[in-house]
Amino acid sequence: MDSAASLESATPSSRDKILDVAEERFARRGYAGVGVRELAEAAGLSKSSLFHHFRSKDVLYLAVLDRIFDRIERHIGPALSGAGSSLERVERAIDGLIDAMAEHPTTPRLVLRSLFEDDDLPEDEPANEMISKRLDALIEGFSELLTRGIESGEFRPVEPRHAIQTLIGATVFHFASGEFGEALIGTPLFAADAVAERKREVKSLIHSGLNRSGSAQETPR
Amino acid sequence: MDSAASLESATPSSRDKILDVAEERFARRGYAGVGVRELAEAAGLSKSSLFHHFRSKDVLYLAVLDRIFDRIERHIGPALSGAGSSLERVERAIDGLIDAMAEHPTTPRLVLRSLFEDDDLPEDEPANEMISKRLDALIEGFSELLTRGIESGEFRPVEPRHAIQTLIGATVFHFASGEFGEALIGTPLFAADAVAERKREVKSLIHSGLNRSGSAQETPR
DNA sequence: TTGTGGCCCGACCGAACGGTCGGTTAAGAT
DNA sequence: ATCTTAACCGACCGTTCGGTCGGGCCACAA
Repeated sequence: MDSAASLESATPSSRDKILDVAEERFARRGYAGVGVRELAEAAGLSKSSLFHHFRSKDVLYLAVLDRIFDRIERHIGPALSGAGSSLERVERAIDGLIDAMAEHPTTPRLVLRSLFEDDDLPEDEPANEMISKRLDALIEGFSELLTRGIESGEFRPVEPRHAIQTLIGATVFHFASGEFGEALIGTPLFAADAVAERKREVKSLIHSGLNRSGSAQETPR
Repeated sequence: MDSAASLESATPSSRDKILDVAEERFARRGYAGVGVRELAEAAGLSKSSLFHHFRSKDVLYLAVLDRIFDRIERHIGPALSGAGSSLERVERAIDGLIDAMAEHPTTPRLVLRSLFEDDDLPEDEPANEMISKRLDALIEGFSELLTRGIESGEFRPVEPRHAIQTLIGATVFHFASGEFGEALIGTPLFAADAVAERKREVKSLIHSGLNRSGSAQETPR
Protein backbone atom coordinates (compact mmCIF):
# COMPACT_ATOMS: atom_id res chain seq x y z
CA MET A 1 0.00 0.00 0.00
CA ASP A 2 1.78 3.08 1.20
CA SER A 3 5.51 2.88 0.67
CA ALA A 4 6.25 6.11 2.43
CA ALA A 5 9.94 5.93 3.12
CA SER A 6 10.97 3.45 0.48
CA LEU A 7 11.84 6.00 -2.18
CA GLU A 8 14.85 7.89 -1.13
CA SER A 9 17.42 10.25 -2.53
CA ALA A 10 16.24 10.42 -6.14
CA THR A 11 13.12 12.46 -5.34
CA PRO A 12 13.88 16.09 -6.10
CA SER A 13 10.35 17.04 -6.50
CA SER A 14 6.83 17.84 -5.51
CA ARG A 15 6.54 15.86 -2.32
CA ASP A 16 9.57 17.55 -0.80
CA LYS A 17 8.48 20.90 -2.13
CA ILE A 18 5.17 20.48 -0.36
CA LEU A 19 6.92 19.50 2.85
CA ASP A 20 9.22 22.51 2.65
CA VAL A 21 6.39 24.92 2.04
CA ALA A 22 4.18 23.33 4.68
CA GLU A 23 6.96 23.40 7.24
CA GLU A 24 7.46 27.10 6.80
CA ARG A 25 3.76 28.00 6.84
CA PHE A 26 2.81 25.72 9.72
CA ALA A 27 5.72 27.03 11.76
CA ARG A 28 4.60 30.60 11.29
CA ARG A 29 0.84 30.36 11.57
CA GLY A 30 0.06 26.98 13.06
CA TYR A 31 -1.94 24.02 11.88
CA ALA A 32 -5.31 25.71 11.93
CA GLY A 33 -3.96 28.92 10.45
CA VAL A 34 -2.89 27.47 7.12
CA GLY A 35 -5.12 26.05 4.40
CA VAL A 36 -4.21 23.32 1.97
CA ARG A 37 -5.04 25.52 -0.99
CA GLU A 38 -2.39 27.97 0.07
CA LEU A 39 0.13 25.18 0.52
CA ALA A 40 -0.61 23.67 -2.86
CA GLU A 41 -0.35 26.97 -4.62
CA ALA A 42 2.90 27.86 -2.88
CA ALA A 43 4.30 24.47 -3.82
CA GLY A 44 3.35 25.09 -7.43
CA LEU A 45 0.66 22.50 -7.91
CA SER A 46 -3.04 21.97 -7.46
CA LYS A 47 -4.84 21.02 -4.31
CA SER A 48 -5.83 17.66 -5.76
CA SER A 49 -2.19 16.90 -6.43
CA LEU A 50 -1.28 17.73 -2.88
CA PHE A 51 -3.85 15.23 -1.70
CA HIS A 52 -2.26 12.72 -4.03
CA HIS A 53 0.94 12.94 -1.98
CA PHE A 54 -0.64 13.25 1.46
CA ARG A 55 -3.92 11.61 2.20
CA SER A 56 -5.02 14.41 4.51
CA LYS A 57 -3.90 17.66 6.06
CA ASP A 58 -3.25 15.79 9.28
CA VAL A 59 -0.75 13.37 7.82
CA LEU A 60 0.98 16.20 6.00
CA TYR A 61 1.43 18.03 9.27
CA LEU A 62 2.70 14.90 10.96
CA ALA A 63 5.10 14.29 8.08
CA VAL A 64 6.47 17.77 8.63
CA LEU A 65 6.94 17.07 12.34
CA ASP A 66 8.60 13.80 11.47
CA ARG A 67 11.28 15.51 9.42
CA ILE A 68 11.81 17.98 12.24
CA PHE A 69 12.43 15.25 14.77
CA ASP A 70 14.78 13.52 12.37
CA ARG A 71 16.95 16.60 12.38
CA ILE A 72 16.82 17.02 16.12
CA GLU A 73 17.82 13.44 16.77
CA ARG A 74 20.63 13.78 14.27
CA HIS A 75 22.01 16.72 16.26
CA ILE A 76 21.41 15.54 19.79
CA GLY A 77 21.83 11.80 19.54
CA PRO A 78 25.64 11.85 19.26
CA ALA A 79 25.87 14.46 22.00
CA LEU A 80 23.90 12.41 24.52
CA SER A 81 26.08 9.37 24.16
CA GLY A 82 29.85 9.61 24.38
CA ALA A 83 32.39 10.17 27.09
CA GLY A 84 33.32 12.98 29.40
CA SER A 85 32.19 14.45 32.68
CA SER A 86 28.49 15.04 33.23
CA LEU A 87 29.00 18.74 32.81
CA GLU A 88 30.85 18.27 29.54
CA ARG A 89 28.14 16.00 28.23
CA VAL A 90 25.36 18.35 29.28
CA GLU A 91 27.13 21.20 27.58
CA ARG A 92 27.59 19.12 24.47
CA ALA A 93 23.90 18.25 24.52
CA ILE A 94 23.00 21.92 24.85
CA ASP A 95 25.22 22.74 21.91
CA GLY A 96 23.50 20.03 19.91
CA LEU A 97 20.05 21.17 20.90
CA ILE A 98 20.81 24.75 19.96
CA ASP A 99 22.36 23.63 16.68
CA ALA A 100 19.19 21.72 15.94
CA MET A 101 17.04 24.75 16.68
CA ALA A 102 19.26 27.06 14.68
CA GLU A 103 19.50 24.86 11.61
CA HIS A 104 16.13 25.99 10.31
CA PRO A 105 14.11 28.83 11.84
CA THR A 106 11.06 26.63 11.43
CA THR A 107 12.32 23.97 13.80
CA PRO A 108 11.97 25.70 17.17
CA ARG A 109 8.52 27.01 16.33
CA LEU A 110 7.15 23.68 15.30
CA VAL A 111 8.70 22.01 18.31
CA LEU A 112 7.27 24.63 20.61
CA ARG A 113 3.85 24.20 19.04
CA SER A 114 3.99 20.44 19.39
CA LEU A 115 4.98 20.85 23.04
CA PHE A 116 2.40 23.28 24.31
CA GLU A 117 -0.51 23.02 21.93
CA ASP A 118 -3.19 20.55 22.89
CA ASP A 119 -3.18 19.38 19.34
CA ASP A 120 -6.27 19.14 17.26
CA LEU A 121 -4.58 16.12 15.72
CA PRO A 122 -6.02 12.63 15.87
CA GLU A 123 -4.57 10.77 18.83
CA ASP A 124 -4.99 7.43 17.12
CA GLU A 125 -2.90 8.32 14.07
CA PRO A 126 0.13 6.01 14.37
CA ALA A 127 2.43 8.74 13.10
CA ASN A 128 1.34 10.86 16.03
CA GLU A 129 2.12 8.20 18.59
CA MET A 130 5.49 7.61 16.98
CA ILE A 131 6.42 11.27 17.35
CA SER A 132 5.44 11.18 21.01
CA LYS A 133 7.69 8.17 21.48
CA ARG A 134 10.64 9.95 19.92
CA LEU A 135 10.08 13.00 22.08
CA ASP A 136 9.89 10.85 25.18
CA ALA A 137 13.15 9.19 24.25
CA LEU A 138 14.91 12.52 23.90
CA ILE A 139 13.61 13.72 27.24
CA GLU A 140 14.61 10.46 28.85
CA GLY A 141 18.13 10.84 27.48
CA PHE A 142 18.51 14.29 28.95
CA SER A 143 16.97 13.20 32.21
CA GLU A 144 19.40 10.34 32.66
CA LEU A 145 22.29 12.64 31.91
CA LEU A 146 21.27 15.05 34.63
CA THR A 147 20.40 12.33 37.12
CA ARG A 148 23.81 10.75 36.66
CA GLY A 149 25.48 14.10 37.22
CA ILE A 150 23.56 14.61 40.43
CA GLU A 151 24.20 11.10 41.72
CA SER A 152 27.91 11.45 41.07
CA GLY A 153 27.88 14.66 43.08
CA GLU A 154 28.90 16.80 40.16
CA PHE A 155 25.65 18.76 40.09
CA ARG A 156 23.57 20.30 42.80
CA PRO A 157 20.56 18.17 43.70
CA VAL A 158 18.15 20.04 41.46
CA GLU A 159 15.02 18.35 40.23
CA PRO A 160 16.19 17.08 36.81
CA ARG A 161 12.74 17.40 35.29
CA HIS A 162 12.50 21.01 36.28
CA ALA A 163 15.94 21.63 34.86
CA ILE A 164 14.79 20.09 31.59
CA GLN A 165 11.82 22.40 31.43
CA THR A 166 14.12 25.35 31.97
CA LEU A 167 16.49 24.06 29.35
CA ILE A 168 13.74 23.69 26.79
CA GLY A 169 12.57 27.17 27.52
CA ALA A 170 16.07 28.55 27.20
CA THR A 171 16.67 26.90 23.83
CA VAL A 172 13.44 26.11 22.03
CA PHE A 173 11.59 29.21 23.14
CA HIS A 174 14.52 31.50 22.47
CA PHE A 175 14.81 30.50 18.85
CA ALA A 176 11.05 30.37 18.42
CA SER A 177 10.56 33.87 19.70
CA GLY A 178 10.74 35.49 16.27
CA GLU A 179 10.07 39.20 16.08
CA PHE A 180 9.88 39.51 19.84
CA GLY A 181 13.24 37.86 20.36
CA GLU A 182 14.94 39.90 17.68
CA ALA A 183 13.59 43.11 19.11
CA LEU A 184 14.76 42.06 22.55
CA ILE A 185 18.21 40.77 21.66
CA GLY A 186 18.74 43.40 19.01
CA THR A 187 20.21 41.17 16.33
CA PRO A 188 18.92 38.42 14.04
CA LEU A 189 18.53 35.29 16.15
CA PHE A 190 19.91 32.90 13.56
CA ALA A 191 23.13 34.62 12.55
CA ALA A 192 26.13 32.41 13.29
CA ASP A 193 27.54 34.69 15.97
CA ALA A 194 24.15 35.15 17.61
CA VAL A 195 23.76 31.39 17.84
CA ALA A 196 27.24 31.07 19.30
CA GLU A 197 26.49 33.73 21.85
CA ARG A 198 23.28 32.04 22.86
CA LYS A 199 25.20 28.83 23.46
CA ARG A 200 27.62 30.68 25.68
CA GLU A 201 24.89 32.43 27.63
CA VAL A 202 22.81 29.33 28.22
CA LYS A 203 25.76 27.24 29.26
CA SER A 204 27.07 29.88 31.59
CA LEU A 205 23.65 30.31 33.15
CA ILE A 206 23.31 26.58 33.58
CA HIS A 207 26.79 26.45 34.96
CA SER A 208 26.69 29.13 37.57
CA GLY A 209 23.47 31.06 37.40
CA LEU A 210 23.69 34.75 37.98
CA ASN A 211 26.13 34.46 40.82
CA ARG A 212 29.40 36.24 40.48
CA SER A 213 31.25 33.73 42.65
CA GLY A 214 31.00 31.10 39.94
CA SER A 215 34.01 32.84 38.37
CA ALA A 216 34.29 33.95 34.80
CA GLN A 217 35.18 30.81 32.98
CA GLU A 218 34.82 31.36 29.28
CA THR A 219 34.62 27.90 27.83
CA PRO A 220 35.31 28.47 24.17
CA ARG A 221 33.53 26.31 21.70
CA MET B 1 -13.74 32.19 37.19
CA ASP B 2 -14.92 35.75 37.34
CA SER B 3 -12.31 37.87 39.00
CA ALA B 4 -12.91 41.52 39.72
CA ALA B 5 -16.45 41.90 38.43
CA SER B 6 -17.83 39.45 40.95
CA LEU B 7 -17.50 41.86 43.85
CA GLU B 8 -19.84 44.19 42.04
CA SER B 9 -23.46 43.65 41.15
CA ALA B 10 -25.11 40.29 40.60
CA THR B 11 -24.65 40.61 36.84
CA PRO B 12 -22.58 37.81 35.38
CA SER B 13 -22.54 40.11 32.36
CA SER B 14 -22.57 38.51 28.92
CA ARG B 15 -19.53 40.50 27.95
CA ASP B 16 -17.46 39.00 30.72
CA LYS B 17 -18.84 35.57 30.03
CA ILE B 18 -17.70 35.87 26.44
CA LEU B 19 -14.26 37.02 27.56
CA ASP B 20 -13.94 34.12 29.96
CA VAL B 21 -14.95 31.57 27.39
CA ALA B 22 -12.80 33.12 24.68
CA GLU B 23 -9.80 33.26 26.96
CA GLU B 24 -9.98 29.57 27.68
CA ARG B 25 -10.57 28.50 24.07
CA PHE B 26 -7.99 30.82 22.54
CA ALA B 27 -5.43 29.71 25.09
CA ARG B 28 -5.96 26.08 24.19
CA ARG B 29 -6.33 26.15 20.44
CA GLY B 30 -5.14 29.55 19.28
CA TYR B 31 -6.76 32.38 17.41
CA ALA B 32 -7.24 30.56 14.13
CA GLY B 33 -8.32 27.36 15.85
CA VAL B 34 -11.46 28.74 17.45
CA GLY B 35 -14.57 29.97 15.69
CA VAL B 36 -16.90 32.67 16.91
CA ARG B 37 -19.89 30.33 16.72
CA GLU B 38 -18.27 28.03 19.22
CA LEU B 39 -17.50 30.94 21.51
CA ALA B 40 -21.01 32.33 21.32
CA GLU B 41 -22.58 28.97 22.01
CA ALA B 42 -20.25 28.30 24.95
CA ALA B 43 -21.09 31.73 26.35
CA GLY B 44 -24.76 30.95 26.06
CA LEU B 45 -25.83 33.39 23.38
CA SER B 46 -26.02 33.76 19.64
CA LYS B 47 -23.26 34.71 17.29
CA SER B 48 -24.99 37.97 16.42
CA SER B 49 -25.09 38.88 20.08
CA LEU B 50 -21.40 38.22 20.42
CA PHE B 51 -20.78 40.65 17.58
CA HIS B 52 -22.91 43.16 19.45
CA HIS B 53 -20.32 43.17 22.25
CA PHE B 54 -17.18 42.88 20.12
CA ARG B 55 -17.07 44.40 16.69
CA SER B 56 -14.88 41.61 15.31
CA LYS B 57 -13.04 38.45 16.27
CA ASP B 58 -9.81 40.47 16.27
CA VAL B 59 -10.91 42.94 18.91
CA LEU B 60 -12.32 40.14 21.03
CA TYR B 61 -8.95 38.43 20.97
CA LEU B 62 -7.19 41.67 21.81
CA ALA B 63 -9.63 42.30 24.64
CA VAL B 64 -8.72 38.89 26.02
CA LEU B 65 -5.02 39.73 25.81
CA ASP B 66 -5.70 43.03 27.49
CA ARG B 67 -7.20 41.38 30.54
CA ILE B 68 -4.24 39.01 30.66
CA PHE B 69 -1.75 41.84 30.73
CA ASP B 70 -3.76 43.60 33.41
CA ARG B 71 -3.26 40.61 35.65
CA ILE B 72 0.42 40.30 34.87
CA GLU B 73 1.11 43.93 35.63
CA ARG B 74 -0.83 43.64 38.84
CA HIS B 75 1.47 40.82 39.93
CA ILE B 76 4.79 42.08 38.66
CA GLY B 77 4.49 45.82 39.02
CA PRO B 78 4.92 45.91 42.79
CA ALA B 79 7.74 43.40 42.60
CA LEU B 80 9.79 45.43 40.15
CA SER B 81 9.72 48.54 42.27
CA GLY B 82 10.65 48.48 45.94
CA ALA B 83 13.80 48.10 47.95
CA GLY B 84 16.33 45.39 48.54
CA SER B 85 19.42 44.00 46.89
CA SER B 86 19.33 43.27 43.18
CA LEU B 87 19.15 39.59 43.85
CA GLU B 88 16.25 40.03 46.25
CA ARG B 89 14.39 42.16 43.75
CA VAL B 90 14.98 39.74 40.91
CA GLU B 91 13.74 36.90 43.05
CA ARG B 92 10.67 38.90 43.99
CA ALA B 93 10.04 39.63 40.34
CA ILE B 94 10.34 35.95 39.52
CA ASP B 95 7.87 35.13 42.26
CA GLY B 96 5.49 37.70 40.85
CA LEU B 97 5.89 36.45 37.31
CA ILE B 98 5.23 32.89 38.36
CA ASP B 99 2.25 33.96 40.44
CA ALA B 100 0.87 35.73 37.39
CA MET B 101 1.33 32.63 35.24
CA ALA B 102 -0.14 30.34 37.87
CA GLU B 103 -3.21 32.46 38.57
CA HIS B 104 -5.04 31.15 35.53
CA PRO B 105 -3.79 28.27 33.38
CA THR B 106 -4.82 30.33 30.38
CA THR B 107 -2.37 33.12 31.10
CA PRO B 108 0.93 31.49 30.20
CA ARG B 109 -0.44 30.01 27.02
CA LEU B 110 -1.84 33.24 25.74
CA VAL B 111 1.33 35.08 26.66
CA LEU B 112 3.45 32.47 24.94
CA ARG B 113 1.27 32.72 21.85
CA SER B 114 1.50 36.47 21.79
CA LEU B 115 5.27 36.23 22.10
CA PHE B 116 6.15 33.74 19.43
CA GLU B 117 3.29 33.82 16.99
CA ASP B 118 3.69 36.20 14.10
CA ASP B 119 0.17 37.25 14.69
CA ASP B 120 -2.44 37.24 12.02
CA LEU B 121 -3.75 40.30 13.83
CA PRO B 122 -3.98 43.73 12.25
CA GLU B 123 -0.90 45.74 13.09
CA ASP B 124 -2.79 49.01 12.90
CA GLU B 125 -5.40 48.09 15.51
CA PRO B 126 -4.66 50.53 18.36
CA ALA B 127 -5.40 47.87 20.97
CA ASN B 128 -2.64 45.80 19.43
CA GLU B 129 -0.09 48.58 19.66
CA MET B 130 -1.09 49.25 23.23
CA ILE B 131 -0.43 45.66 24.21
CA SER B 132 2.99 45.84 22.60
CA LYS B 133 3.74 48.94 24.62
CA ARG B 134 2.80 47.26 27.86
CA LEU B 135 4.93 44.24 27.03
CA ASP B 136 7.88 46.48 26.21
CA ALA B 137 7.49 48.25 29.53
CA LEU B 138 7.58 44.98 31.43
CA ILE B 139 10.67 43.84 29.59
CA GLU B 140 12.31 47.17 30.18
CA GLY B 141 11.63 46.91 33.90
CA PHE B 142 13.26 43.51 34.10
CA SER B 143 16.14 44.62 31.96
CA GLU B 144 16.93 47.60 34.18
CA LEU B 145 16.80 45.40 37.22
CA LEU B 146 19.38 43.03 35.79
CA THR B 147 21.56 45.79 34.41
CA ARG B 148 21.69 47.48 37.77
CA GLY B 149 22.66 44.22 39.44
CA ILE B 150 25.48 43.73 36.98
CA GLU B 151 26.74 47.29 37.26
CA SER B 152 26.77 47.08 41.02
CA GLY B 153 28.89 43.95 40.74
CA GLU B 154 26.27 41.75 42.33
CA PHE B 155 25.68 39.67 39.21
CA ARG B 156 28.05 38.12 36.75
CA PRO B 157 28.30 40.15 33.54
CA VAL B 158 25.71 38.14 31.67
CA GLU B 159 23.88 39.68 28.77
CA PRO B 160 20.69 40.89 30.49
CA ARG B 161 18.57 40.39 27.39
CA HIS B 162 19.64 36.81 27.08
CA ALA B 163 18.89 36.29 30.74
CA ILE B 164 15.42 37.67 30.17
CA GLN B 165 14.80 35.24 27.35
CA THR B 166 15.87 32.42 29.60
CA LEU B 167 13.66 33.70 32.38
CA ILE B 168 10.63 33.89 30.13
CA GLY B 169 11.29 30.40 28.95
CA ALA B 170 11.65 29.15 32.49
CA THR B 171 8.39 30.70 33.64
CA VAL B 172 6.01 31.28 30.77
CA PHE B 173 6.88 28.16 28.87
CA HIS B 174 6.83 25.98 31.94
CA PHE B 175 3.28 26.87 32.85
CA ALA B 176 2.18 26.84 29.23
CA SER B 177 3.49 23.34 28.62
CA GLY B 178 0.22 21.63 29.47
CA GLU B 179 0.05 17.90 28.96
CA PHE B 180 3.71 17.70 28.11
CA GLY B 181 4.77 19.51 31.26
CA GLU B 182 2.52 17.45 33.49
CA ALA B 183 3.80 14.24 31.99
CA LEU B 184 7.36 15.44 32.48
CA ILE B 185 7.05 16.82 36.00
CA GLY B 186 4.65 14.13 37.08
CA THR B 187 2.19 16.35 38.95
CA PRO B 188 -0.41 18.97 38.02
CA LEU B 189 1.48 22.14 37.13
CA PHE B 190 -0.90 24.49 38.89
CA ALA B 191 -1.25 22.87 42.29
CA ALA B 192 -0.06 25.22 45.02
CA ASP B 193 2.91 23.10 46.01
CA ALA B 194 3.93 22.55 42.40
CA VAL B 195 3.94 26.31 41.86
CA ALA B 196 5.99 26.82 45.00
CA GLU B 197 8.46 24.19 43.89
CA ARG B 198 8.81 25.80 40.49
CA LYS B 199 9.61 29.09 42.17
CA ARG B 200 12.30 27.41 44.19
CA GLU B 201 13.81 25.61 41.21
CA VAL B 202 13.90 28.65 38.97
CA LYS B 203 15.38 30.86 41.62
CA SER B 204 18.00 28.32 42.54
CA LEU B 205 18.90 27.84 38.90
CA ILE B 206 19.14 31.55 38.42
CA HIS B 207 21.11 31.82 41.61
CA SER B 208 23.80 29.25 41.08
CA GLY B 209 23.08 27.19 38.00
CA LEU B 210 23.81 23.53 38.20
CA ASN B 211 27.01 23.98 40.11
CA ARG B 212 27.42 22.36 43.46
CA SER B 213 28.11 25.11 45.93
CA GLY B 214 27.75 28.64 44.73
CA SER B 215 31.47 29.05 44.27
CA ALA B 216 34.66 27.73 42.78
CA GLN B 217 34.28 24.59 40.63
CA GLU B 218 36.51 25.89 37.89
CA THR B 219 36.01 24.07 34.66
CA PRO B 220 39.27 23.71 32.76
CA ARG B 221 39.58 23.58 29.02
C1' DT C 1 -47.90 57.42 25.44
C1' DT C 2 -44.14 57.25 22.61
C1' DG C 3 -39.58 56.99 21.92
C1' DT C 4 -34.84 55.32 22.73
C1' DG C 5 -31.08 52.44 23.48
C1' DG C 6 -29.10 48.14 25.22
C1' DC C 7 -29.34 43.43 24.38
C1' DC C 8 -30.57 39.65 21.88
C1' DC C 9 -31.91 36.72 17.88
C1' DG C 10 -32.71 33.93 13.18
C1' DA C 11 -31.70 34.20 8.64
C1' DC C 12 -28.65 35.11 5.44
C1' DC C 13 -24.08 36.29 2.70
C1' DG C 14 -19.80 35.38 0.00
C1' DA C 15 -15.61 33.25 0.82
C1' DA C 16 -12.81 29.69 2.37
C1' DC C 17 -12.43 25.23 4.40
C1' DG C 18 -10.89 19.96 3.83
C1' DG C 19 -11.72 16.52 0.77
C1' DT C 20 -13.53 13.70 -3.48
C1' DC C 21 -14.12 12.45 -8.28
C1' DG C 22 -13.32 11.49 -13.01
C1' DG C 23 -10.16 12.14 -16.25
C1' DT C 24 -5.55 13.33 -18.71
C1' DT C 25 -0.92 12.90 -19.38
C1' DA C 26 3.83 10.60 -19.74
C1' DA C 27 7.00 7.12 -18.52
C1' DG C 28 8.07 2.29 -18.06
C1' DA C 29 7.21 -2.60 -18.08
C1' DT C 30 5.30 -6.66 -20.54
C1' DA D 1 0.90 -2.30 -28.73
C1' DT D 2 -0.98 -2.70 -24.53
C1' DC D 3 -1.25 -2.27 -19.57
C1' DT D 4 0.12 -0.02 -15.30
C1' DT D 5 1.10 3.50 -12.53
C1' DA D 6 2.64 7.96 -10.53
C1' DA D 7 1.63 12.57 -11.02
C1' DC D 8 -1.25 16.03 -12.04
C1' DC D 9 -5.56 18.74 -12.83
C1' DG D 10 -10.43 21.26 -12.88
C1' DA D 11 -14.75 20.90 -11.13
C1' DC D 12 -17.38 20.01 -7.56
C1' DC D 13 -19.19 18.66 -2.64
C1' DG D 14 -20.98 19.77 1.98
C1' DT D 15 -19.55 22.45 5.82
C1' DT D 16 -17.88 26.21 8.33
C1' DC D 17 -15.81 30.65 8.35
C1' DG D 18 -16.31 35.85 9.91
C1' DG D 19 -19.61 39.10 9.46
C1' DT D 20 -24.23 41.63 8.27
C1' DC D 21 -29.07 42.76 8.49
C1' DG D 22 -33.57 43.66 10.11
C1' DG D 23 -36.23 43.17 13.63
C1' DG D 24 -38.04 41.66 18.49
C1' DC D 25 -37.99 42.42 23.52
C1' DC D 26 -37.85 45.27 27.56
C1' DA D 27 -36.45 48.72 31.02
C1' DC D 28 -36.68 53.49 31.52
C1' DA D 29 -36.95 58.50 30.25
C1' DA D 30 -39.83 62.11 28.34
